[in-house]
Amino acid sequence: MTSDPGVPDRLRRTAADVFGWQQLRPGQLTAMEAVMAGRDTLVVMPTGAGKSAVYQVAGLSLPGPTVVVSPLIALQRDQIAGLLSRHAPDAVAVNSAQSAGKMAAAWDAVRHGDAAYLFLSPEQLTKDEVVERLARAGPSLFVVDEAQCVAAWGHDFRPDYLRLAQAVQRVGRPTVLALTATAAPPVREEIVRRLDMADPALVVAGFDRPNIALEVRRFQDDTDKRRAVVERAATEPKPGIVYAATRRDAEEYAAELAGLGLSAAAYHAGLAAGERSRVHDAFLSGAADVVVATSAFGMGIDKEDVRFVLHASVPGSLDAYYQEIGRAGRDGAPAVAVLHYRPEDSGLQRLFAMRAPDGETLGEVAQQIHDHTGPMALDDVREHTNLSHRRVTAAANLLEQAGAVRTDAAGDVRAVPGVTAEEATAQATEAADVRRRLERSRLEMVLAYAETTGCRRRFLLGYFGEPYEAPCGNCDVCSPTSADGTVVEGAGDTGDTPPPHPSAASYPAGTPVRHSEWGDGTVMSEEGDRITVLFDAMGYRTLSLAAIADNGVLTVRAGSADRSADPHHL
DNA sequence: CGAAGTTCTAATACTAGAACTTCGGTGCCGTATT
Repeated sequence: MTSDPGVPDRLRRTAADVFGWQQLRPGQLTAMEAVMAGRDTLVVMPTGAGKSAVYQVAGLSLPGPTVVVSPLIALQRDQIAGLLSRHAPDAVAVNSAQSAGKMAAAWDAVRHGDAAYLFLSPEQLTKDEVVERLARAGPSLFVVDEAQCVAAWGHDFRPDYLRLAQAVQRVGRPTVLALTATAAPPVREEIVRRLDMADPALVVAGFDRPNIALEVRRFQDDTDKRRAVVERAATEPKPGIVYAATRRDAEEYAAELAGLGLSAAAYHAGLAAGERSRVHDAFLSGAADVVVATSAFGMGIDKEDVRFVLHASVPGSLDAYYQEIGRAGRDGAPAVAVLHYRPEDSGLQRLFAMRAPDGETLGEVAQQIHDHTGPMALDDVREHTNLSHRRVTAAANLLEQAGAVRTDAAGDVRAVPGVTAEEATAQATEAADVRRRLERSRLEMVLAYAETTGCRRRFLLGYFGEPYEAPCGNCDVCSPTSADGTVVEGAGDTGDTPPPHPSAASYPAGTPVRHSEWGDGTVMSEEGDRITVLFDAMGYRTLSLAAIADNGVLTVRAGSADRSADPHHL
């Protein structure tokens, strides 16, 4: 890798001439330079900080088209519309919403070198024809936009996200650029590992959003909680988003708010496409004050002035939570994020966390791949087992992760010699169990956030690997407010909770540790007299420093530092 | 895991409660039908 001193100038010139950007932010330029030098790069930057600019500008200075993997067709559309409004060369999309004619034109443009950018979903990359056409076009840059999807969806919902690394190989191993707004250190690590990124450059902007007031309200009674959510949505300055756990709840809250005379609408995946885009547009234009939504609402919502994000129920992880509340206050003006917490509500998320391929499915897929001597397309596995594409792919991914199956250069799978189908099944089942434990522990972290007696911001930022000195002065713990919204004088210093953080200096975040029972892990954060460790096989666990000191169950591992090493903080 | 809906049962004459069942979130894609 040579570093051409002219590169930054060239990038700046392209940014100015083609896109009209007179300035590039330091993080943008750092990431572009890394990409230009052929280095895989992971960029973690808030929405609105110009992540897309990284590939838009760098992609123009590299030979071949830039491939952009994007999770939603609507996002692909938005990105292309954004590019067309500049002087950028052509951008095309390949997806099921395109007519045959448009698809043919898109591929023609790629073949003739007229398309600088090509947008598609991970599912498209499972098709040989698509991969072959791309390989012939010789892309230099492979972008994974909304890269948190790799970790969040790859395991079950959209398993083709875990097969992107193979696709990268098959199209000629271009430089990989992963972009996301929200990713805790373990998620970053998983993105890097799953995309098979080599010695990646890491560009991480700060996570803190100081203008968002953080608040948690705890309830025992469901009726009380519902009343509180409605009241809050009705009284807070608009516009705002209410996140509900189910479609039904979304509809009910929306109806109730509309009944109070508010301009409120429900949004979830069960609505007709037309209704969804109508609600989406109404929210962006300001015609709708409140959208009550399931987790379907969010990606692609680029709105500056959202004043509140209420959660009517607990989300499944703090990653999801931070992503959702991050839609508030992008203009920098005060905004609030209120989690309405009722312990029973976590049952639904607990159920979702338990979803992983079962032993029977794994056995069936393992057997099928085993009985077939030689490579086999996943489509054939699907036909022989009568399982869905999704389940077959998820099972194959687990088998591969367990080292029992391998994918070859043609994208086909085959059994690893010397591993029986029974062993393969057992290993993959164990991998699925590890997965379930991790998902479950991520939910436990949400509950720990809801129940913490320390500064909320400190807790959240700690989860995202960013040390923070409490108090923040803008959460319900640091500056409690009474029901009518006035600050309760002195309430922050009273009560029986000790000062938030005595030293946990022997276990700073990033310390590799070993537990006598739970195996290897890494310290994620410390809070007061406790530390949180992410164990490779067990997920997140919070340990009391006093207990560790007493019985010596936790030791610091030597060597391999580490994940906190030198992220490029901006 | 928990809530809501359904069916059953007991003790009374219309209903209360127990016991059982069902359902719940994210989006690609391609194929069959108007």
